[in-house]
Amino acid sequence: MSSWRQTSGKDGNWVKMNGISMIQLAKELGLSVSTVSKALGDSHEISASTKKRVLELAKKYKYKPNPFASNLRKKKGKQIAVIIPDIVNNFFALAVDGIESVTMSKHYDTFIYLTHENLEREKAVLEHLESGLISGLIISVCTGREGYAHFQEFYETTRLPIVFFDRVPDLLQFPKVIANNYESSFDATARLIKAGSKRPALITTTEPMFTSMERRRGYQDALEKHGIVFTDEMIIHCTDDMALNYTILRKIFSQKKRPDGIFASIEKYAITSYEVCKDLKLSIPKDVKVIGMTNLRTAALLNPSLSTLSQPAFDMGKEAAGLLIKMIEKKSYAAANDIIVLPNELTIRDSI
Amino acid sequence: MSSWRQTSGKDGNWVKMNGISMIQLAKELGLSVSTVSKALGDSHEISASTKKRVLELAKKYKYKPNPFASNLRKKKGKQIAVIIPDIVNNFFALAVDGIESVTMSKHYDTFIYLTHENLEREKAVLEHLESGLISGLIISVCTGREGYAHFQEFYETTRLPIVFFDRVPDLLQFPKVIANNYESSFDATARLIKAGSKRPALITTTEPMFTSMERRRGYQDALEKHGIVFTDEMIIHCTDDMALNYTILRKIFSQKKRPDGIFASIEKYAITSYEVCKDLKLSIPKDVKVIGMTNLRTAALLNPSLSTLSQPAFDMGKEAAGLLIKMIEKKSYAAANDIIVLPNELTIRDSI
DNA sequence: TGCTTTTACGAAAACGTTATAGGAAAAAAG
DNA sequence: CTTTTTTCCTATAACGTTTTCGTAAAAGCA
Repeated sequence: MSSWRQTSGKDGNWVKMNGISMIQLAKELGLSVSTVSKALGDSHEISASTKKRVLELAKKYKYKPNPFASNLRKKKGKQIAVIIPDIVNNFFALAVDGIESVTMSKHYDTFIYLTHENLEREKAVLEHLESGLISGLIISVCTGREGYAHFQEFYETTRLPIVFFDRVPDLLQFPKVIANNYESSFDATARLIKAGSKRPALITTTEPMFTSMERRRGYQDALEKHGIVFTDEMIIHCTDDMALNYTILRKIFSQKKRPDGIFASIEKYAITSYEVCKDLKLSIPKDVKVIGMTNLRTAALLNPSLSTLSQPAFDMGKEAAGLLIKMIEKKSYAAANDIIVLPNELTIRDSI
Repeated sequence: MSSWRQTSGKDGNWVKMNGISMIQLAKELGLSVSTVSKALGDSHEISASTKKRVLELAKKYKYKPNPFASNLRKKKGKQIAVIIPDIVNNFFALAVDGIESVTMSKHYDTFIYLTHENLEREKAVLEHLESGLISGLIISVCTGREGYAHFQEFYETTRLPIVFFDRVPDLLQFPKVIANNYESSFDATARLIKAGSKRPALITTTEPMFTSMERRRGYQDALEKHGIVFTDEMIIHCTDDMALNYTILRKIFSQKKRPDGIFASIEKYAITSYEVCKDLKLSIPKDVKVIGMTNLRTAALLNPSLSTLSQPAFDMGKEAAGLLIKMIEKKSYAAANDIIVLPNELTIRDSI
């Protein structure tokens, strides 16, 4: 019997049926659909011999259960979503890699959505996912610290497990996977100072984020610990606009009383710092010492090689996915308020 | 009426129903389910006033159609899959970015699967997707030029539209999105020669791939065009193992008769080349001129800044997704054998 | 033997949509 | 004033599963 049939569409083109269904299996086996279903589900209600018969025919026909039918009936599926601001960024790429390594092994499917730091888009994705397409959500929020209401709302209406990572909403009670930003920023800043920087600057975003605030806190505390008086202009606010950042940094580093150290708390700011120093003929590390918060694989090959504070991106993804799946499968409800903290790694190279 | 109900699970925990269903909408409106369904589908069979009533109540209750029910009934959905070898790679990250920009705007959901150059994994993903979870597939195959049978098989059993990009199976008749690898490799090699390289080497993979072969063809033809006799040892085969690559390259560049130019046809090989040259104290570009096939954003900041042949990754993703969705929506069946070719971009910097 | 329990299966009802067929009323045509 | 068409809606049957409930046969037990 062919598995082809004609569609009812006006175009009348031919469409192949998606494999074989349980119904056809049952028919051929002379069994009822429910028996086949239970056999495939390895139910105790079914005898070993019948199970064997069913499994064999299923294998022969490469039977695959229709996920839509199954999800509809069970009211849940093995699909999760990952929402991140950006994928063209080593940190998030590594995180996705980590997530996928877990979902793949646990036989989950992973949707990906990029917000590009656009709050409206983030909200739109969340609203879209309220349809019930997924069984869990991993998210790193976009910049800004207002708009957290949509997460609460999403949770209220769907009751789905959510795990935040890296960019987490500090004000919300959800499971989170983060790096030890405060401690490691403290250490990085201390290293800058020990290397001879008298006025290390912090480059951070204009947009307030919990992670940035933590890094800033570590930075400021390190200054204080080492007897350096902090002044507001030691913090340089950069944006999402690379060209603008260049202008901002160039202006600051053209001043007489320019910083002699940089702790770039965001990946791309380290790059721009390098560009500016290169163009202003400021020597790194003699004139300016630099540590960049980055996961760039080419850090060692920059001129000079960049000292980095790198995040355990892959592991953060792994942990987040592991936690999420645990929550989905209710192995541990206790995990619901977990906060997993992983250490950043400081690698000192020639830029300091 | 509350939308809470108790599950039948032994744990007896509470589960929120996923929003409101069409049935409840219909009940409250005093209409039949089919009328509501058609109204939401903006069918001509429904009067404007009824449509308005339905839409309003749907909006009030934030009604979202259950995708599983809908997909099950319609036998298709708005989900597609992207299968790539790696995401921690600027090229693929950019491509995914491009794909997502299209799927997002067309309201498709995007699954992501990473093969890590593992053929078995690629096959497993494809087999998994035969369940009918998706309506279309975008893929960049993993290394090796045998195993293309699973693509054919996938297509035979599912009849789903597939678009290949970058790493395409040259032997298979499918729509593809590729870069002008032959022409641009020819140009890049020519530039190396014009810059003074007498024996430019090509660094390529051990694994045979169509893209690499094209690049190699361009390289060899450029040599011939400029009267340089090609010998086998001018092609350096590197692997997936970075440490091993270092050893291989170091050995070759330690020889007396070492190459005085490099066309690194794979992103990471350019990096390793830099490392080796640095360690062997070979000056770039004086001793060795380098052009790397890469999308690295830090290329300009390497020491010296790296001349690159970069792929239009984002646009390739965009084109692939656009083509796929066109095929899914049958706007154009003619596209089925399309091959879209986008130009690589040659950027000359200090490494040459 | 008669009774209860277990085993192994089937019938049927969901799950929430969409598509088909049909039909009553209203409008248009004659 | 018929007859035909159009408009707008409903009933019902899928789609392919899972789950609940029911029941015949087999097994256990006295």
